[in-house]
Amino acid sequence: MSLSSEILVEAQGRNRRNPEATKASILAAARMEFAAKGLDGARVDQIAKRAKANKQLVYYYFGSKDSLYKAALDATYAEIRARERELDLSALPPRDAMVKLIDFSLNYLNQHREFIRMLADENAHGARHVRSSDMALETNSPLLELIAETLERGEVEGTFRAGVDPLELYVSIAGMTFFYFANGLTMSAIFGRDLTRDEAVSSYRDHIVSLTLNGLRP
Amino acid sequence: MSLSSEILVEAQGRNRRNPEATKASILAAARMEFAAKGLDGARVDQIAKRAKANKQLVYYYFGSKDSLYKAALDATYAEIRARERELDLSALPPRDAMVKLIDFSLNYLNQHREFIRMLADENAHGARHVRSSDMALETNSPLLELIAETLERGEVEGTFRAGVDPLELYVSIAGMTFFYFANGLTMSAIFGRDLTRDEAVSSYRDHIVSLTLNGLRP
Amino acid sequence: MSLSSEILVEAQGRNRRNPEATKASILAAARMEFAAKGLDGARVDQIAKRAKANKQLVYYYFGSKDSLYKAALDATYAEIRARERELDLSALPPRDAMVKLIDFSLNYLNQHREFIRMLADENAHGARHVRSSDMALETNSPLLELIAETLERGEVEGTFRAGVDPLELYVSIAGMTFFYFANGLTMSAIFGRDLTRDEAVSSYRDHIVSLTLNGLRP
Amino acid sequence: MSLSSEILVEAQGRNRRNPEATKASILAAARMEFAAKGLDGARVDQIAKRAKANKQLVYYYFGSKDSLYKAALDATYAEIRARERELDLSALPPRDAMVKLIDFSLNYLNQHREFIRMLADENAHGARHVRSSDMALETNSPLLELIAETLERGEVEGTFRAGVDPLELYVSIAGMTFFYFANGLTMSAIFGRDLTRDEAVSSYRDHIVSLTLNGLRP
DNA sequence: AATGAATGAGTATTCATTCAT
DNA sequence: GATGAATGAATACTCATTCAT
Repeated sequence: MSLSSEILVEAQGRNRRNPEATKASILAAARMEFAAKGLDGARVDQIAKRAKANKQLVYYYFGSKDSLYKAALDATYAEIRARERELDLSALPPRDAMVKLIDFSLNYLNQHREFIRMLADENAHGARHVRSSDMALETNSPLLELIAETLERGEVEGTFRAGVDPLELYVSIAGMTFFYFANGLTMSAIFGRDLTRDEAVSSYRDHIVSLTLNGLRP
Repeated sequence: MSLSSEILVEAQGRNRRNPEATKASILAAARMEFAAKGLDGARVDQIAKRAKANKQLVYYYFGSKDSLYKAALDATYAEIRARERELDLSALPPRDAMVKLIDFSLNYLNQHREFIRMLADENAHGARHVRSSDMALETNSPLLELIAETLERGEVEGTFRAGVDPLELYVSIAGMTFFYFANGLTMSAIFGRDLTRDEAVSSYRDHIVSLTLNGLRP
Repeated sequence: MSLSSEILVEAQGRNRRNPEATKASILAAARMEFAAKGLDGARVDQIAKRAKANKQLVYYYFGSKDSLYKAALDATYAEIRARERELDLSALPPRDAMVKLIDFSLNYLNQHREFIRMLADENAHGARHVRSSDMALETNSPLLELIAETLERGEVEGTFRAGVDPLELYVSIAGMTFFYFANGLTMSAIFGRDLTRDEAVSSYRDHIVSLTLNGLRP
Repeated sequence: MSLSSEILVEAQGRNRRNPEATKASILAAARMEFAAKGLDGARVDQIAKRAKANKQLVYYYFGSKDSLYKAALDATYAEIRARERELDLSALPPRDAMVKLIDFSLNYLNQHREFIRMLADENAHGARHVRSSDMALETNSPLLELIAETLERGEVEGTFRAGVDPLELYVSIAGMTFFYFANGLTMSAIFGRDLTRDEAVSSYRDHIVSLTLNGLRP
């Protein structure tokens, strides 16, 4: 049996007597379940079923629902950090770099709604898990560094004004993008305007790009 | 006085044989419990205890946990809408008006964390309750109108550029302020910088004010 | 206000400050509710609502759910006994009298399904209420006497054989008629033949009439 | 040995880690509880205790109280059908065959009061469970067929008259026997004559045998 | 006589977790 | 490493009944 078919087998059902695949399968199922229903709403039973595994295996590998949640959170953070690390802005002029940063944030959240849900859920629980997660704490977001560098380059170049705090800018951008998707359903309902359509997202992207670039002008 | 303490006052000494007080007391207790633990995490038992009422009374007056949640959500929305309606920007020049809007948003969320929690929780549940709430749907946010008017006045005056969509600006401001408090704990942990201190809030306030005002320049 | 319009008022809503009407209204509602759902399934709340009365009034007038049930049972028995007393078989030849008895039983049960339900329910509870009901115990069924007389007349006349026990015959007739309506739904489902249609009832009537008359021949 | 005692044996000493025994034990306990108190009156707690099992196991194996009730009903039907299938009337002359049928019905109901209770209860609930039970619907009662054959043989032989509908005769016999035991307590109380004594049953048996045989004469 | 408010004890059901194999 | 069986503690919700006016 070739390697590729083994992968196929893993991807399909689950390979019996293949601990790593089993564990990975449970983690993947957990991430889906937690993202869909939050820590409180998620059911261990459901996670086991999704993973085509036994419920007891969940405990065997992860100890408790809470630990599993932390593992799922870690994996989610690891993933976005990996994507962030792929960002290479060094060759771009400051304004283009800033646009790329905004686009990255917007697109990632647009495509990874489960990250939004987990972030919101984690905050609802007072950041309890993040605070005890080496992954989240030690693996710093490269984004903050990228913003700092870009701001500095722009300031030197005269494109951006001085005195802008990178973390505060990071929070602003994250807030503008996060809130859009996090509260999209509520706002669509309240304002009677569908914000989930692609054109709406695209228009909003233009809005925050120009607001930010203008906002940073000296 | 923050909302939480207002709620507390209502929730305390309850008069027996005073149906309105009882109902108000249960609602107040529910708002606290839902704000603290979300829909899934909240316990009807706990709400009854907080309200110094009998558990059955909760059902007598509100029918079900879900209906109670909707009532709590409605009350929360009613309250912020009432505050929003008190905002009078007509006498202010456009830039000052915009600052006041931002300050209102920031301060309200800073003092009413329970609103943040309920908003996040409601989104986690797919805006299910908001969609069936006449209160949330029919009582439109005056903020959107205020932003539209201010933008228009600023445009006429030459302070603000044209073509800014009021709803998109509303979302940006709401996002920047909401995210700061919603994710404050997580970000403080991750970035090792306490964002909950008053000075940090004040600094962030200056940041979004200047970002927005500059961002709206023609 | 004329008497007739008062009756109308009573029949419609319920006359406030009219204790007898109120009590009658509650009893009527109770009979409907108990007949529909049995002692266990009936809800005091529902009875009060049906009677357009207050729940507390139910207790004021009847003391407890159980006492109310007994009152409803008594009323039900009183009603059928009254109908039975109206039966006059003296002028009929024995065979015709027997047919009339069978028809009475069949028709009464067909038209008063609530009697069937209450009888079945009471048996399910081990005849607990009947045993303590003066009404049920003291007001003997005239039917037994009528059967005895008819049997005797038939025996003298030579139409019926001797030695038939009136009570046993009463039980047979009651059983054949009761079971038909009591288990009609179950049997219709199991045998795939609708026994609730009028023609089916009519055909069954002919069957038990001829079975009984033939069965009593010398 | 009556069914009740058979059930009791099963329900007693339960082997741990013996799923089939556990499930059987719960079902046996459920049959007793439902037969004694009906669907509404039965308590899941009590069933678990009777089965010496954990309450959650009831749900683990049967899903809900209603499903458990259906399972109990199915088991009850399966049992009587099995007994019915054991009846072999082919060697008997028509009249003897008919007597055997009547005796079977009377004896089975006399010894399996729980069947009476479940049948009555199911009718009280509008045959809801029977209608969705494959067991009850598909496993036809062999009794109907036996009656039809016996009637036919008797007709050929000249013992029975023609034109008797087998289902109607089935209903009559079932009614006469069922009602006797179902309403025995009530009637004993009302008529002041103990119908539960063996001699009373025996006398009633003779009555319905002669009523039926005579009733079927040509 | 009439009513709304309040309560305690239950009732089906759920869920994370552990046991035994 | 893997699995089905078993459990205790909750959890939302119900219901007959009583209290206060």
